[in-house]
Amino acid sequence: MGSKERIQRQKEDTRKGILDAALQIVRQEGWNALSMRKIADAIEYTAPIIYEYFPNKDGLLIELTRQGYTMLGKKIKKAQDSETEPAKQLEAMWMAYWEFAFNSKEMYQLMYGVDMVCCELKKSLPEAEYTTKLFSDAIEKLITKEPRPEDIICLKYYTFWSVIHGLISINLTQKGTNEEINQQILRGAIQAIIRTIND
Amino acid sequence: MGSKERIQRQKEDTRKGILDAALQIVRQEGWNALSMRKIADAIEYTAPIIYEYFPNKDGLLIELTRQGYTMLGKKIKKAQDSETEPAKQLEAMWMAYWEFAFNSKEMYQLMYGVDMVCCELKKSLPEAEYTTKLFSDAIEKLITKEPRPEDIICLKYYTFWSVIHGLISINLTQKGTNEEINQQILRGAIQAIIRTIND
DNA sequence: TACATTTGCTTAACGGTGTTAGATTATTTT
DNA sequence: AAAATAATCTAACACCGTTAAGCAAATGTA
Repeated sequence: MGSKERIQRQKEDTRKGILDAALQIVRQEGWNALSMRKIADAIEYTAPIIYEYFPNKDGLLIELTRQGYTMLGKKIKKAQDSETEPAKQLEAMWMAYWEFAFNSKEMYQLMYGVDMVCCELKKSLPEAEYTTKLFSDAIEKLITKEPRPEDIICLKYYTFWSVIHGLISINLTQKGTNEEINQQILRGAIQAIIRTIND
Repeated sequence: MGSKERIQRQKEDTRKGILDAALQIVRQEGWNALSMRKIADAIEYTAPIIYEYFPNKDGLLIELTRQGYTMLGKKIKKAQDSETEPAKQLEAMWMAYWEFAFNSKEMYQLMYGVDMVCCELKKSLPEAEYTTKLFSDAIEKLITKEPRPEDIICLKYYTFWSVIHGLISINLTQKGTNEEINQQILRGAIQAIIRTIND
């Protein structure tokens, strides 16, 4: 009897259902409104069931974080593939990062701890490193000096990240920011950093 | 009988005691550990007493936020006064901002929503605008073109803020960041923005 | 088929949270 | 001393994350 597989599939469905329900609640009512009981309600179970799929709430959030990094990684890869010239590639990639932050605002908050209490010990998720690697490689391509020094890549990467993450954070917490200024800062900073990458 | 004043003074003392206790708890155990009952314990009262001084927990946090902005404003003013040359002034001010974030990590988290759930509707605190004005004025002094365009001041201010706040946020959430790289990015960015302020 | 075992799920509970209402005690006013 | 007011506490409500116990249906075994 192949009911083992069917049950396995059902289990994976409810696991996915839990994550989806959580995300939907957060999107509709914000992170403060997310509770185990509310998730259980949404999937038409009672709260303890969730503990059969995740060790605890933090575990659930870590799984969501992982999904977020995977999504982000795909978006950035896609942006890279949309251009051929290295400088244009890098710009497109950071613009994709920017867009992800606003299209998936709640995910970004979870992943980068903007305006939320987030789970402990989510450092060094392998899914997060993929994005870092994409950016590092793109920066490396723009360095002319040989051998390309690792510390310059790192420095430039963190510089990019700081500006863009800072601008995103400010926009996500403070409201009433100007979209035109955002674009000016974003594009201006990206081009400025690219321009000075070989100094 | 002047006991009215004495009672008034006592009330202000316990009010201050509540805020101090809250801050101490947060510094020792983090934002997650802060509860009304724990504050009450610290000041040797019971929880409902706090509601005679603050409308609710959010109100208490808003008051702490206000204190934070006042402290930050003072630090930045002091940094400004420590230099005479405008460019040096501006650099010193942002360095003071940077130092405040790490010396008063918990305050900074509260004020700018880094890695915490913060109170609603804390936008547009007058105490926060003082800092903004200090920076804006300092930037204005560096613009040579007349009349100095308001939108350039704004653009430069947000550019500064984005890099520095971004770098701080990354450091406060992700651990294991390199202090040397921080300083390079920080000083590099400040000087780069100052240098291009008249382009 | 009858019994035993496992599985899926729920109810009930524990200790915690912010917050409010009511009772109680202490202080001041008359 | 009695009445009125202020200061403070106890108890409760509804919620939270989490765990243990129990029930009922499905499954395995004789």
